[in-house]
Amino acid sequence: MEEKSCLYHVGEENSHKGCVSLVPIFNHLEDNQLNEIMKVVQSISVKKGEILYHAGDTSNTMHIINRGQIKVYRLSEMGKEQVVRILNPGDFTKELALFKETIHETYAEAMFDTEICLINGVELQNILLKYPTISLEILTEFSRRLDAAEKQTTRLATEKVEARIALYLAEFLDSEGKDGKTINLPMSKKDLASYLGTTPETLSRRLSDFEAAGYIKQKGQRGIVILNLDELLLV
Amino acid sequence: MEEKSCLYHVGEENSHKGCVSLVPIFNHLEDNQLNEIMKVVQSISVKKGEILYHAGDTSNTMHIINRGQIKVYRLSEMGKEQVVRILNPGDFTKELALFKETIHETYAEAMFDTEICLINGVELQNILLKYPTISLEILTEFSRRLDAAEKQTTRLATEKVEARIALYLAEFLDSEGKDGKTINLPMSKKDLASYLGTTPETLSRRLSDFEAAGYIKQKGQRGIVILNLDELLLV
DNA sequence: CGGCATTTTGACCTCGTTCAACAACTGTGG
DNA sequence: CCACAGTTGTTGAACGAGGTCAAAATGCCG
Repeated sequence: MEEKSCLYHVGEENSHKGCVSLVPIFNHLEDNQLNEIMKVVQSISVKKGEILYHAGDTSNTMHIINRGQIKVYRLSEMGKEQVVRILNPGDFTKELALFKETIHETYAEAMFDTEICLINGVELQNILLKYPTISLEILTEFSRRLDAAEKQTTRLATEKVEARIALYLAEFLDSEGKDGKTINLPMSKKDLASYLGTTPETLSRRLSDFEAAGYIKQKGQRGIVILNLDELLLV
Repeated sequence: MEEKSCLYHVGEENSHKGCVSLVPIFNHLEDNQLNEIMKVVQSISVKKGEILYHAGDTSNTMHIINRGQIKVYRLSEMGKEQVVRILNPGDFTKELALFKETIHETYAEAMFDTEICLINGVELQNILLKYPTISLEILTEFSRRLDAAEKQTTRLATEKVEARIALYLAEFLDSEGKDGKTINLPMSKKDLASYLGTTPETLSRRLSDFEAAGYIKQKGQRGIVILNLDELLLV
């Protein structure tokens, strides 16, 4: 076991500026307000594969991704891993346990070398009270996430694996806003299977089926070309 | 089809006072602040079985349950109903689409005659900017809900039906904080099956199994006595 | 190059859905 | 108060989607 202080590299440089100006919840503010916020932001680096926090850890800190990618997952009561979300630059955790410390229910692991900005809960609270519009931004974002989480729940509860995969591909294609039809999966198929509530074996089989049916074409490990989105969504 | 205006009974009485003082997000405020909020709160009644809003409806209104119970559910892309949440007195919807109107992704149906307080999004926004502590309350609540939604997702993805039922019963018992061991289900078994991502048939069978094993005892349609919680959770 | 993780394929088997029939319960009007 | 209809809950039987286990194949990184 390493010392915790060794896990992180605390950057004293001005890399926090990146976070603060980058994040949607802050980037509507005036320069002097941004400066004030930067004063209470701390910046750390985590290397690929390192665990940012464990379930059961206490925390009163909000994490904002500056560069890299974080995988957030839970363990079920039976010990099975379930990928909850992938945090990309600009995303933040909801652990803004504003008043009291809370216990993490999730694990957060860096999928690449990642830079993260931290804001202490108490200081964040002060900022929110001082600049109430930030709260509105965060509320809007939470609202979006809540919808996404509930939608995912509904899919797990009602659609079969085939459909969940198809919907995931369609939605991901859409979110990228790319003109083209090529997807680069943001995680391994193993993790994707977990996110979609199935097994790697089944995911692999269904993708092969889609390919055989001519709906998609797989390129390498993470590349997928969508050939026929309409048919795909009819499953 | 009835006229929409007939669906609701708009109460001009002071029943909003109920909402405002009852709701956790407001009840820490001073009297004069409460009065100010009451001015922008409207109160309606919906009868059992009536639909408060449909998916696809636009809305910029926050609903706060005053009395009664609301069932929030989604329809999957295949048209299957999935119960998302039961709103009890004091609970509120997340449709505080603060700036722009949003489209409901859920349906909300009254399970009993229910009284609801409404706050217009724009007016709510003004209140939040004026009393920033309210935002913190709402953020905390959203944070809780997000955890609950993600936990539910993980269960659907990783636990089998048996375990999901057992965990639901345990958690419900716990949330009631009752000293005793008797549960009164907050919804029909049909709806519970939907919430748990299974069918009424399977739920009925598993409950019978639990009863045969001596873990529970069913009383009437919605009563369940927990006889052996520990064994139940080992499932 | 060699070791390790991910992905794929195959065979099997289980859990849970589906379909169908019936039973119990709730509410409504006569 | 009872008869009837609609809804909800239970039980049985059979099928099938998808999980599990095992093993080979591919790709990745030091």
